[in-house]
Amino acid sequence: MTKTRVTVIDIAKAAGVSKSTVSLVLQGSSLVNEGTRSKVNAVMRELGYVYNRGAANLRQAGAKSRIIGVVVNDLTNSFFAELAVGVDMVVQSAGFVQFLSNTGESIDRQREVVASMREHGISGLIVSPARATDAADFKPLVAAGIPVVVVVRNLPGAKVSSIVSDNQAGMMSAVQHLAGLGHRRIAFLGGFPDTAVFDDRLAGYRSGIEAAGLGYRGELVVSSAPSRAGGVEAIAKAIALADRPTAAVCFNDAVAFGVCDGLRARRLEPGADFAVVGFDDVIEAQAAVPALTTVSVDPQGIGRRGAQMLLKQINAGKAEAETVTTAVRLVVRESCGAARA
Amino acid sequence: MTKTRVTVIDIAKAAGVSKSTVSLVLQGSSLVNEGTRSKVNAVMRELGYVYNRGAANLRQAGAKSRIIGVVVNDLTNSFFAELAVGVDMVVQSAGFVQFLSNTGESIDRQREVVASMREHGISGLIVSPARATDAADFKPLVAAGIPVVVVVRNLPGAKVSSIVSDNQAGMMSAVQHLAGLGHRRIAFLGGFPDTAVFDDRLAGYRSGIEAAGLGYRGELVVSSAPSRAGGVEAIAKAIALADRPTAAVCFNDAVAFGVCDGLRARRLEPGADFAVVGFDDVIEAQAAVPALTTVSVDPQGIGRRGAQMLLKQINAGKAEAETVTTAVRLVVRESCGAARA
DNA sequence: TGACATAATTGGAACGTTCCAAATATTAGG
DNA sequence: CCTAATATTTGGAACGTTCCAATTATGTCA
Repeated sequence: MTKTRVTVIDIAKAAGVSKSTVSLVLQGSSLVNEGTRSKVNAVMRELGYVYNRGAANLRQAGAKSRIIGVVVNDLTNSFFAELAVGVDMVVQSAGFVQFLSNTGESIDRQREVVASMREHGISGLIVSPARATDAADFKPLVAAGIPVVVVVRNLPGAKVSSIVSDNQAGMMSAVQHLAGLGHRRIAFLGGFPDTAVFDDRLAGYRSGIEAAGLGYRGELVVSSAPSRAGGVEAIAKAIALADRPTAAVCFNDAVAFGVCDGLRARRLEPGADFAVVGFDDVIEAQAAVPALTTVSVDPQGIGRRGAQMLLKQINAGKAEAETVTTAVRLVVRESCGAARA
Repeated sequence: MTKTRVTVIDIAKAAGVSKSTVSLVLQGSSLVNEGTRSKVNAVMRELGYVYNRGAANLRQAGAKSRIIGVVVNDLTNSFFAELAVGVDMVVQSAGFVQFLSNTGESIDRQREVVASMREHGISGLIVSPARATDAADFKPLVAAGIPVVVVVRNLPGAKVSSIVSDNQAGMMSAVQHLAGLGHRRIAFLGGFPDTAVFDDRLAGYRSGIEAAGLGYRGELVVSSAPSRAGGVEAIAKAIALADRPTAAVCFNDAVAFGVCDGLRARRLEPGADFAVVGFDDVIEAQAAVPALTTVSVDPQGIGRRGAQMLLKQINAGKAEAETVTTAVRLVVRESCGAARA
C-alpha cells in the first residue's frame, strides 16, 4: 500500500524529537529520558516502523552485521541438519541470525555461496566444507578479518579454527568392540579416499586392527560413496572376497544402512549373520531395525560448540585459530550382534 | 590486515575512471566500453573488491535485496530439511540467497525470526508455520509488499499463497486401498485435532470410508501427538476397542512407525496381522521393516514449487494470493499386507 | 569542416542509519 | 541569582552504492 517506508525521520517528526534521539532509543542508550523513550517507542509501534539493518551497518562501517553464515555440504543428511540446528540455537540466543546454505558437495556452489554471504557482510562463517575444498579457499575471508570455523571435516593447511570429532579413536573403539565379540575378519566399508575424514577413520580402523592383534589387510578396505547406495555397493564387493569378512565398520551411518540393505538382499540378517557398525549416530540409527550400533558424535553439540567458538572470535575481534577434537563414544545396539552374545 | 575495505571509489581511482563507471560495470551495463570494462574488472580482482550489497539496496530503495527467507518448524525432521533443499535449488539458481531458520514449533521464535528477516530486507518469505500460528501474523509482511508463501501447513484465513499436498485425496486413496484388500474396520490414528492438516486428512479418511460403503464411526478416530510415541499410544487405544479394527491409516509416517512398535509389543505383526498405512513417505519409510506403505508427498518438490511461486510474485511485484495443492500418490509396500494378498 | 547523432563517461544527490561535537535543559551548590 | 556540573537533545557529516542529468568523446554525413 504505502509506497514509501517509515524511517527514523518520520518517527522523529511524529514524536517531536530529532532523528538522533530516535536512533539513541533504537540502541537502548541510557542517555535518553524515560518519557521521551516511551513516547518514541509508542510512535514506532503506531507507524509500524521497521528497522533497516542494511543502512545501520553501512554506517557502522564494520563487521557488525549480526549475520552468521552457515554452509553445509549435505543438508539432506540429518547429521548436518542437526548440526545446523545446534548452530542456530546459540547463534540466535546471541542475537545473531543464521544464513544457511547447502552446497550438495559442489565446490563451485560453495564458492558462490560464500561469495554471496560475504557480499551480505556476514560477521562470521561456519562451514562443513565440500569434498576437495582447497585450504586456500577461505584465505580471503580471514584476511578480511572474518572469523571462520570449519566443522566436521578439517582442512589441513588452512589457518582457521576447526572442530572435528575424534574419528580415529571412534573407529578404533568400534573395531576393538567387534574383535572382542570374536570377529577376526573385519572390513572397513565406504567413504571417499580423498578426504581427511576418511584418512582419520581408516587410521583408526588400522590401529584397532593392530591393537587386537589381527593383521591389517588392504583388500578388506572397500571405498565407495558415503551414502546408502554406496554401502550396498561396498558390501557386495566385500561379500565376494575369497576370505569373506564376518563384520564391518562403516564410514558413516548412511553406508551402514546400505550395508544392511545389501546383506538382506543376500538373505543375511544384519546383527545375526554379519555384524555392522556405523559412525555418526544419526537420528534414525536407534529406530532402525536392527537398531544400529554406531559411534555417536552429537552433531548438534558440534554445532553449538562451533557457534560458541565463532562468537568468541567475533567478540574478541581477533581470530586465534584453534583446533578442537570432540570426544565420541560407541553406542552398542543390535546391529553388531552383541545383544545375541 | 587492511583496516579499510575496498570501495568502488578505490577501484575508480586505480582504474582512472569515475565511480559511476565502475558502478555501471558492476551492473553489467551495455553502456560501458569493452576496454574500460575489462580494465575495471582487472583492477577489482587485483584489489580484492567485495561488493557491498547493503549499500546497494539501501540506494535502490526497494525490496531488491535478493534474500529469500525460509522458516521451517522442525529442521531435524528430514521432511523439512528436504523441503529447504528444494527451495535452495531454485532460489540459488535465480541468483538469490537463502536465509534459513528453524522455529522448532515455537511461535515466539517464529515471530523473532520473521522480524529479524524483515529487518534484513528479505524480498520474500517461504514458511512452514509453527503450530497454532495466527493467520494474521503475516499480515504486516504482505502489507509491506513482501510476498509470502506458506507451505505444507495452510493458514486458513490468511491472504497469502500456499502450497499444501493433497491431504484429502491422499488419505482417501489410502483408505480405499485398504478397503480393496478386504478391510471393513479401518481406524484413523494420530495427529492433533487443532491443525488444518488434521482436518484435511480426516476429511479424506471420511470420504474414503463412505466411498467404500463403510459407515463412518467416530470411535475409530484416535488422535495423539504426531510422533512415534503418539502412534504407540493411539494403537493401544484402538486395539482396546470392543469392535477392534483390522487396519489403520496414520496421520503421518512417524505415527505409523509407532503403531508398528505398539503392534509388535502385542505380538501382532504389522502387515500380516494388522495393516498400517502412513503419510509423507519420509526417507526411512522404504527401508523400515516391514517397508511402510504410505502416501508420498515429495517435500523437495514442494520446496521447489514454493520457491518458483515466490519468485514469480517477486518479479511480478504483486502478490496475487494463489493456492496450490500438489498431487500425492500412494506407495504400496509391505505394511499394508498387500504383498501377502 | 560544421552539424548532428551516438557512444561513453561523469559529478553530485540521494538512500536510512550512526557517530560526533556541540548545543541546550536541568539541577545543585554557593 | 550566578556558576558549574550533569542530563538530554541535536544538526550535520559520514558509510558505499545507484540514479539522474549533464558532459565529453567519437563517429557520420553532407
